Amino acid sequence: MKSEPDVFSFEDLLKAAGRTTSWEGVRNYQARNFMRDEFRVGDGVLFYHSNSEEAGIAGIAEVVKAGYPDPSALDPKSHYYDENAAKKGENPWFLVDVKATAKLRATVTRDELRAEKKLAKMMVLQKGSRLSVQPVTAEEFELVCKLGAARKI
DNA sequence: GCCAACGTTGGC
DNA sequence: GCCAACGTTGGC
Repeated sequence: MKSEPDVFSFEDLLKAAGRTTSWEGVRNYQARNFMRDEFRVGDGVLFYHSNSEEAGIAGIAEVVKAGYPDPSALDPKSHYYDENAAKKGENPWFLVDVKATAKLRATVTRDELRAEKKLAKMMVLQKGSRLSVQPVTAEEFELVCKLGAARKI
């Protein structure tokens, strides 16, 4: 899951109540489908910092609540308010709750990710890969944890 | 700041 | 339903 650290960083997640946050504001249908249909409680999450000097995997998290409607879409005060959804009275947007579960020695940068042949197919490394929520294989997840010397918290 | 890649919008 | 125009993302 991608986030711009200026907006919400892994450090912010560590500071959040229960080290948990609702992943609100995703307004892309493909990403929505993943959160609505694929996420299961207990799934591992690679927390990716995008648009940053140090782009890469900044920390490890876990799904603690599976897909449910994103309340920010219907909240006029929210930055993520969706006027169309509110007018129709139907909320098409979903989110999940994630909790920080492990720290890394340091951000595993894109260079480090690219240096691993086994990660060559990782979606986030593909050119033009803008999707903010992406599937990751168990093998990729474990390898990133290893590269970053993940420590449970 | 540039720009390629991609998603969305809207005229037709 | 096509596709040009536009907006956004995000690496570099």
